[in-house]
Amino acid sequence: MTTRPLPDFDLMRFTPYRLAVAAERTSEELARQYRKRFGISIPEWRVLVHLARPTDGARTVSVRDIEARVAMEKSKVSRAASRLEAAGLIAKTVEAGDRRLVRLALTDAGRALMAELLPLALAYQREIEARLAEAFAGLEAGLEALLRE
Amino acid sequence: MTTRPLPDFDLMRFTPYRLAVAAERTSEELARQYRKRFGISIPEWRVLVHLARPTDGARTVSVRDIEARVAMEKSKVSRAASRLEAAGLIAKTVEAGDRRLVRLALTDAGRALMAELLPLALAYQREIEARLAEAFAGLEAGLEALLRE
DNA sequence: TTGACTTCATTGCATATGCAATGATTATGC
DNA sequence: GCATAATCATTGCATATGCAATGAAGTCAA
Repeated sequence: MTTRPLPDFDLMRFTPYRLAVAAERTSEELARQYRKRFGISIPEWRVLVHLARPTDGARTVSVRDIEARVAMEKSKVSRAASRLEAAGLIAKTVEAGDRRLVRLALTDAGRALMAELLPLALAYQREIEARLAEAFAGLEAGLEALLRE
Repeated sequence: MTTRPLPDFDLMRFTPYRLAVAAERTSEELARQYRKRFGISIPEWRVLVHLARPTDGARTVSVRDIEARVAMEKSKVSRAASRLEAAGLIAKTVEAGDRRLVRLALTDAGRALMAELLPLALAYQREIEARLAEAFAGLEAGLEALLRE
């Protein structure tokens, strides 16, 4: 029962923790705008953003497809898509060739919303880059190394 | 109703998104070990880590205190602390000087657990640093710039 | 063709979360 | 000294989440 000294561990220097805090801060700052002004959550935003990219090859755009590209559980994608459909921002149709697949696509209202949202995101990205200045390239390289594998 | 072209936006290049994915991957990799082997969640782990640092000045170690340092909502801290108390890993006592405050402290069992957990975390940190090699310094500088303010 | 296996998307369920409200205690102004 | 305001921790409640299970559709081999 003697009080063995514990290893000295500083959470503030722990990379996973630092990443989590940085991610939360940056995401939340923008997400607050989405939420308050458009009623859009982060999962919903990710789905919308993916659908807003026309240049992407074959464009199956199924739930499975988005799950793979957007790093979200498929149930999360499915529920986000349902909410977006209920809001009239996307349309879900059964794929003709393979009736297991659900084809997701922006509605006109969805495109109109993205025409407002995307400039906000682009501006925020530029703001981050400006705030980090020279440090941005290093962050990018580090993230690249972390995400690549 | 003409299809206006949307701004070209690549989620994969969006810093908040990259941070979120990187944070999720690194945290989850370690959290899986906590969970499977010790039944500890990330919020619980953060509380434990904070309590495991003896060198920290006045050491009030209230829920409020942890909330501020560990970047978690106070309800999250409160619930994590309750679970840890139920598991016998920490003790909660009312602060004598200010009876609104709850003083949190590791029990002997809690210290014993941390003696196992902390080396895992330290090893993981070293693994990340090795994996990133020269890119690590850049990542650190970038995170520093993001988190400082 | 049939039957076992795989792939997709959704849903059920238990748990986790954020936020506001509450209760308890202490600080402050008059 | 007393009423009001501020601080701290917990809890209620609605919603979100992860994971497993389900159901529907397609593939493959014999």
